[in-house]
Amino acid sequence: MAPPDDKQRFAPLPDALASAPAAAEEETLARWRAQKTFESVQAARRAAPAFVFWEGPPTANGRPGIHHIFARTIKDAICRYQTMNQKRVVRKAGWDTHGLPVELEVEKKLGISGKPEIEKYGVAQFNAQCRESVWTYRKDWEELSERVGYWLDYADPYVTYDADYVESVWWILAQFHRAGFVYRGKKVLPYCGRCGTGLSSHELGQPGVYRDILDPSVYVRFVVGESGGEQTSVLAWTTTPWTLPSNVALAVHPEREYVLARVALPVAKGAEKGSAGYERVWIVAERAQGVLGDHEEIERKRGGELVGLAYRPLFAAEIPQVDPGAWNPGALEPRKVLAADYVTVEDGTGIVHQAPAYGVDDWNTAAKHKLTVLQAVGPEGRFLVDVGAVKAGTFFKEADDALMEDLKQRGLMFKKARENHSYPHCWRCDTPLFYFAAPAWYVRTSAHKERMVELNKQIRWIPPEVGTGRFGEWLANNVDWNISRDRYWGTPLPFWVCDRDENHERAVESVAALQALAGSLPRDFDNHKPQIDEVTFGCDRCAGTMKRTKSVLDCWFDSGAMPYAQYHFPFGKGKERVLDQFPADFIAEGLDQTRGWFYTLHAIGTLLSQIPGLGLPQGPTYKTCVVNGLVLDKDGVKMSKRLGNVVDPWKAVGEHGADAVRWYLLSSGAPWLPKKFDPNGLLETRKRFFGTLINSYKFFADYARLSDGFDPARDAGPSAQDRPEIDRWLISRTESLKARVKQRLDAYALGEVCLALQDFVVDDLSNWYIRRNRARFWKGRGADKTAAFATLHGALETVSLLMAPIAPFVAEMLFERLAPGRGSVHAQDFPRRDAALHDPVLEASMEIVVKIVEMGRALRERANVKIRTPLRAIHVRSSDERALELLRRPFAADQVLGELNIKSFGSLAADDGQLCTLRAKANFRVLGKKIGGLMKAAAAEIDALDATRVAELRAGGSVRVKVGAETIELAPEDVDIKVETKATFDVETDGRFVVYLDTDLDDELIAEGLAREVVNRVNSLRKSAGLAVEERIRLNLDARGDTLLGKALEVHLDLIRGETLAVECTRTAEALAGGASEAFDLGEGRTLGASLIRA
RNA sequence: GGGCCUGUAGCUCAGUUGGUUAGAGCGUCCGCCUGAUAAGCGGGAGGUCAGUGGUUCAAGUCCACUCAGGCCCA
Repeated sequence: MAPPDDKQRFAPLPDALASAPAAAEEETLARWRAQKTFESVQAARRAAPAFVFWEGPPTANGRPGIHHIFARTIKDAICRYQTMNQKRVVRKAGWDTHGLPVELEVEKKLGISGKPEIEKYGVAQFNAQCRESVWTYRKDWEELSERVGYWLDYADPYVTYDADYVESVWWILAQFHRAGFVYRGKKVLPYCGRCGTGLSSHELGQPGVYRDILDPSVYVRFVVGESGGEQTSVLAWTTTPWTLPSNVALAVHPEREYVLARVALPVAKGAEKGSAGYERVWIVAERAQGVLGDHEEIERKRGGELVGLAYRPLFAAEIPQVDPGAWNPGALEPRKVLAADYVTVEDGTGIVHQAPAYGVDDWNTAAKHKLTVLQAVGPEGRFLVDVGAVKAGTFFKEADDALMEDLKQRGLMFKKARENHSYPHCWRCDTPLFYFAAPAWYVRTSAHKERMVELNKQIRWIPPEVGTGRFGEWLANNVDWNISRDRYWGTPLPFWVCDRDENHERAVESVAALQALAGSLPRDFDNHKPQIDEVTFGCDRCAGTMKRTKSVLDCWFDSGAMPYAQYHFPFGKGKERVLDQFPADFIAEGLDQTRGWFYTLHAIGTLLSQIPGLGLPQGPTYKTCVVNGLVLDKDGVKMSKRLGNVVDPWKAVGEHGADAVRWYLLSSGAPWLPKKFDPNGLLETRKRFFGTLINSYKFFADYARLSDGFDPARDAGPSAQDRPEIDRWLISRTESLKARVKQRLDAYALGEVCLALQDFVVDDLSNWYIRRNRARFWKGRGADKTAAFATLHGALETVSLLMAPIAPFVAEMLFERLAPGRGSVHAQDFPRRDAALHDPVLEASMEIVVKIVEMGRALRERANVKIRTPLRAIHVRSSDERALELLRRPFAADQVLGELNIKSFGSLAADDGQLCTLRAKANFRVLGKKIGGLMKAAAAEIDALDATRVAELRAGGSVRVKVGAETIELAPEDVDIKVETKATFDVETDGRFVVYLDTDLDDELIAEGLAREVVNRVNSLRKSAGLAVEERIRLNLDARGDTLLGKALEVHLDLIRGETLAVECTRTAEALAGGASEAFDLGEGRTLGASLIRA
């Protein structure tokens, strides 16, 4: 690896850059590392105004995937841009190190599972393992991030388990506590038996939580009694049979109609229906037919009238009762029907089985009626007692079948089936969740809903609908945040509770405060479990002892606290640093963070801003939030290990290079749309943009390096204004590009930046400028040649600067070669448009030129005359005098004639009525606004206008037209004037110009064409003989007796010699001895004998 | 069941405040070029703009509904 030598001008790009870019990128990386480029770029902006960016800490629970590269590319591109835009962008890395994911990894590693085994293993050692474990993933992230060019300060990251970080989080929680934002409650919440903890609502919001599974769907008889030998029961429906033992009531809708139906009991196959007798069941009227089929309606009652109806419990087992905490339960027996408004009739029976411990609605109903709470299933998701065939210890999901079988044996199962429905699973360990009443600490976010909604309106969401839709709706339906987790590896909640009276609570806001309370802290005090749990102190309100609540903090709170905790706010210098880096100008993460990090940042920020005297600015926590969509596989299917369609980011980067991956991700569609990751698309990006750019540089550098090439130190070249028009055109285009790119970057529209650069490089720079000017680079002279080199050099350098935020590697490789000695491209100031160099007239002229050329090429194609054969004349007619004027400029004419290989303009004039005629068409956009409903009729009238009147309009006059009963006056801007051809020979038109060619060939033209054929053949012979482009030759040519070819060789000898670098050209029948020689078929029976030898 | 997004050529995607004949790249077919050459250029074929209904002089674009897909939530 060697940095390009400053002394060698325009060193070649690394060999395999186009075909295998990874090695070259790694060289650049190594150089950045060795030269501490990132550090020096950052240092250079030390005194600049801040652009505040926050890194969302990756959850250290798995390896980074291709979708992480997506978010990282967005973040990196914006930060690099703002740095070049002369801003100070602090890029502090962060690591989310707490939480269940880490614990689960460690459990796996240790081969243990579940809380009892962790306790047995020892919490201290377990947490030590957790602390260790996060670094294995961190390395993966660091290496991949570095490899894709994501510049972050990995040397000074924030780490959520750091003592200082934890202390800041304590401080925030203590403020919340003091402000009355924190309370303890017992609530039914989604609970993971495997992890032994409840999940917060935004954990439920994680992708993959709700999944379709096949669950039982059972209709159960709750027996009320017998009359006349027929049993009467109430039919209830559930998909969770495991909750049935915990049933304490049945709920009906008070207003709905219920029927008592008489139905035949099931009979053995072949037996007559009803032969086994009948039963009576209560069911909501709407569902009777669907559930029961044929039945006889005996009675009809409103739900309210059923209230109080007693029924027998399904199981005889003694189920443990639990204290709901919030109410004193009444007696359990008898179980009765009660009324609840939430009962629906869309499915089921309109009668809902109530198990308050396992359902939010059930819990609320139970609270209202002060019901007993039964809990057959404990916090680990296992049965606490034997229930029929189900033994204590059975996992709840596995009890369903046995319970159903038991009910069936006892005749209580009316009907059973299975149905697919979506069911929540633990977001980390995949265990099916169940709803469970558990004690928890809450933050009263719902009390600040209005403020959160208000502040959200000030955030620039990209795309906006995330802010108004997904995020906005979420805020509007905000529920209190359960911040406690009954786990081990997390920020310990800094809440101490008195052992005599649990109403005595104390929040501790710092280690120092804790020390003051406790008298002293152990040496090497660690503010994690289990040590923290040993710290107790006397209650200041009674004689009790204050002990810490066992819970740790929801790790999402950790990450949401990063704006403050990353600088140890408000301790030490934390306050100052936070005020410098708050609020964020810009954050960006995946759509999956909507209810994750985006929410926790917003919630914590909003709540803190509600507490007076903290000195934090009002307003939203972040100003711009760019959201990227999922990355899917090439068929639009979500990537998953199970399907084996996961794109390995290392593989993609290794194969295509980080720049191509970055470019592809940003340029294929809007960032927020789901992205189909297609390797073919990557290949296309490489070929089209990077390939063309690399080729363009190669062309430039190859010729510039020649001894008589281009040396900026030696050849300053004419100033931009004094260069030929074609150069000024490219310069003008470059200036336009600068403006466009900057404007799009300021709007965070990275995809449009890519498109603008791609169009410029491929169309303007390569396919037009370089192709049209090739000859100036190898045989130009003096100022003209220098101008060409300087122009191309300038354009390439500008491109390297403009692309730097998105493709940092190739930009660096180009820039260090184009501008040696100026340091990294990323340390440069972003280019700004120089309005003086922008020449819209020139750009308009070239647009016309390109149009005419396109038409000319089409005509040549149809006339079947090769470009090598010159033609006498091209004719252009137009009614657009201004356009003709532009086309008459020598520069434009040169471009057209040169590109098409035509001798001259035969005519370049207003149409004379012979060739074409004028037609007017309504300008719908303009005229429609004026006349509205008359539009259709007017358009027909305008179509019918004769050429004379159209000519009046073209001359700027106005014309009156009768449309139905009305007369309207047409102004020139109300119509588009087009030419329509009426020629009898081949012409081409785009409605503005009419073009035709003089395709007559005479010997003179044919000979010139032949001379070009000769040049072409000789040069291919040169090449196959292995000659370098600048090597001179001696040449012998033989027309093999063809008169016209002989004449061509004679007349165009100088041309041939010049184009083939022949110092001498003989014309004999003998090939040069020892040279390369070949006979070429030139068509039409002509053969060229050619031989050449190094001069 | 609710919210948000998406549906345009074989594929990937553009498509301005509604405005005439809907574009690009790739792929495919045909041709050209050859001192950028393991590149380049041109041309052709390919579309009932998911569907239906509506608003309007005018709808790919606005509205409603339907269908399909995705994400999020119940």
